[in-house]
Amino acid sequence: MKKSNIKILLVDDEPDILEIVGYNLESEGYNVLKAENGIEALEIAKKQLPELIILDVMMPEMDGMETCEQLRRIPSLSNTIITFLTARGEDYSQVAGYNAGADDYITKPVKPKVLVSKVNAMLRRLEKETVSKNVMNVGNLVIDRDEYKVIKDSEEIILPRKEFELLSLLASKPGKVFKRDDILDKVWGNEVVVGGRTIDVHIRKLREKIGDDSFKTVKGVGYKFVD
Amino acid sequence: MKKSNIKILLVDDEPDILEIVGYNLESEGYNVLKAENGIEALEIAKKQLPELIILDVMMPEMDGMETCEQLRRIPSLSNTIITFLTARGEDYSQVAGYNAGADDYITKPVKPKVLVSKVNAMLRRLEKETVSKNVMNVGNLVIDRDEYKVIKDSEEIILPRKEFELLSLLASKPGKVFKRDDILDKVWGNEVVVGGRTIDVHIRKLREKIGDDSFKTVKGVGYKFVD
DNA sequence: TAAAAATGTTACCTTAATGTTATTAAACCT
DNA sequence: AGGTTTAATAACATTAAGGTAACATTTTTA
Repeated sequence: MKKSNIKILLVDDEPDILEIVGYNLESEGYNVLKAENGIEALEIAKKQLPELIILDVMMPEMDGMETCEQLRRIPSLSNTIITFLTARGEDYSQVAGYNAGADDYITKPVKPKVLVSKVNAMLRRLEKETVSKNVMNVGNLVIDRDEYKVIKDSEEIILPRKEFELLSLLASKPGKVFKRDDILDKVWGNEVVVGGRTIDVHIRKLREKIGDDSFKTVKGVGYKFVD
Repeated sequence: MKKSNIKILLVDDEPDILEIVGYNLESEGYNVLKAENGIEALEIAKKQLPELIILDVMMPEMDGMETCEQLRRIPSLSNTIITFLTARGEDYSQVAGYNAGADDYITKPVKPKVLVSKVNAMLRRLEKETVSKNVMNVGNLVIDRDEYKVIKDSEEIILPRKEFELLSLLASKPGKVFKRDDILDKVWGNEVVVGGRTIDVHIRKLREKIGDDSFKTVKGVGYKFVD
């Protein structure tokens, strides 16, 4: 998974902290969400399903411990990692934090570099799970062969089968020109005979849905996909 | 998993530390293994496949960093959690630790209670993966394979076997499109031949009972479950 | 440059794939 | 055994993917 697809929710009542920590994580490439209190955090977490939540302990309205417990009760967040980040280093507070269901407890002050390393380490395990997926990443497109869908600029596009397979083929080697015969072989199968305009029509539909510039015609030969 | 089945490998060149930390973890119920240097640690780790390894940084023969990197190269240990436990709290050392592939970095001194809490928290995630294999939690559904029942919005739904297995399969990877052939293989078994409308009828029943939106048809391919 | 070849475009139609319902056969209890 | 639930199928309805025809446009080449 690309880091920009990983959402980290930062919860702290001090805007300065949100700013500084947020900046460091964003620099590392993460997608950072922010909340200023527990209530807000719960709302955002429920909707956005972040991969990691970094919680302050002392906050108005609802403190970090309470927030953590509530978060842990949301089933769809069961895979989310929760860590405290706080100046309260007392033993009992740490133990309480872990008991509230947190995965980690980081005490301030902490150098940005160290924090980022730690966050990277926590999310590393997550990566492993998603590596084995059948996903291609070309240009601004994500082609997901498992889910039969295409994501363009974070918009999901559902393509009919032939269109998907055609795109999938062309995008498998961006820049390479696929001959019309090759395309027929691989997408339609070489027994089936289809009319002369069939490929063109499908290319046209892809151009409509994905973008005109992504598909280039090489006259007399075939088509290619370009970033 | 019972705690006594969870193996923790402690690596430190000071017998005192092994003794003290080991005692605390054993009191908590864990199965504690000990090694006095990196070489020994690698040997034990390879044979015993511990769930968690706690490493000192400064050791004779082979230091903690080197040991960590070597451990990370052993595929059968890819799910093992590795953490440093050391007096060296310097930033660069922590960053180096994470870069060596560690999951955590604990600085001494640390109170036994806190350490035990932390270890518990680290192993909690593991627990989930192995213990709850028979209970899936997707979206607003809980699918209990042991009891053959489904809970939707805290309402219990009893499904017939085929329907349950079909749901179970689709929900095992939300979003993934299962091809009709795959479904036949896994739910009906590939020797049995059933009519062409059988899957559809079962999908229909699931749609009635679980909700129309949860099952999406991908024409020409198969079905998928969505949250 | 004109004719031919290749590709683009649009609207429409066909058909394969799936949805739906009722009915029958098989399995499952007490 | 008798009633109930489940599984499969047949028969028909519905839908949208896929294909085609007809014509427009662009590129090639002779």
